[in-house]
Amino acid sequence: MPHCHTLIEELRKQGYRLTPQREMIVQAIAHAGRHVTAEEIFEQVQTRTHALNVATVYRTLDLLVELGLVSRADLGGGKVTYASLRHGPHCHLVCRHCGRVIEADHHLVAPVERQLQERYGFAADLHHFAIFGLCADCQSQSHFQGGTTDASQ
Amino acid sequence: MPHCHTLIEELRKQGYRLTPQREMIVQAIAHAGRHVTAEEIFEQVQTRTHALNVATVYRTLDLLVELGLVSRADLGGGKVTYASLRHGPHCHLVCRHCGRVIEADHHLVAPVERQLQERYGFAADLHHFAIFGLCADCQSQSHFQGGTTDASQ
DNA sequence: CTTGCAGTTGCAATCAATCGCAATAAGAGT
DNA sequence: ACTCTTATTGCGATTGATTGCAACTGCAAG
Repeated sequence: MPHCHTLIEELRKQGYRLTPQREMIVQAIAHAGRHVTAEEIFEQVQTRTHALNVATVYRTLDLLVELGLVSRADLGGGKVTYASLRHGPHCHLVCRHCGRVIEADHHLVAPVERQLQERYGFAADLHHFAIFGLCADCQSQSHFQGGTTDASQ
Repeated sequence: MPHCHTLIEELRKQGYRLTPQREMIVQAIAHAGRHVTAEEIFEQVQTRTHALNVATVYRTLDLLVELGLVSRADLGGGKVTYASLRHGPHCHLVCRHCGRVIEADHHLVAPVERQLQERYGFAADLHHFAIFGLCADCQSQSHFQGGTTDASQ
């Protein structure tokens, strides 16, 4: 596991401690496939040790997200998903009607990222995120467009 | 309240029933300022009647969102916010470090909206949403950039 | 090796949101 | 008006996630 060490190094560089719990959580995310829920990480680590509490998983994930080492995305499925930044940037189009998720090309949003930095000095984390809306199928079925439709009276 | 009736009309047109609960919830959102939480709507309606359950508020909001009459956005504050579409389109830049929220110009994302429709047939609801990242202040303070920074080992 | 302390953890309580199910009532038909 | 159907509500239980606090521990300094 090559870049676990990178993450761990970074943690320590920032003055945070390296605890066995954190180490295992970091490894679990790094190993994981595309993206995982906090619960999955918890279960995965528990197969190795029971010296771990769910709250610690959430707190560690919060920390990693805040440090920019891990990305968080709410795809609307009731559980938030986390991904190591090693997983290529990706963007999910989530249909608010049928729940379908389409993977969109990330560089669609690259210009936005640039402009947010230029105009607001804001470094947007668009590495892994969700956009809600209506998929093609549901648009034709539904009478409603919603979204940017002007709801003037 | 002019456009409450619009929403209510739409509901009925879609075959949904008009219950007093729904009517009051719809009015509460329409009246509300910029954006409100489900809890705020619940409390607001409760000043008028106690014949209302929180679950109903959530269910009604879900319905309104799915129909595209109301927009939902998670600004990361632990509570999801809802807004009538009458509130102009807006986009929140949420700092993952200090939690500050910057209102960004909506037409920054308009091109993305167009392209998602063209290339994926996806009608993105970017009327009211959040982008997470690091604000200017926190970028200079933190050693981490995160986000699109390439986390190569 | 020992000490000290701030950063961490576990636990239990809590919060926001959702769900299953029985009771209720909106709206269409008569 | 009355009835019937079924969408909708209320309630209680449950889930995902967070928090306050006391106990613990990584780790740097002595």
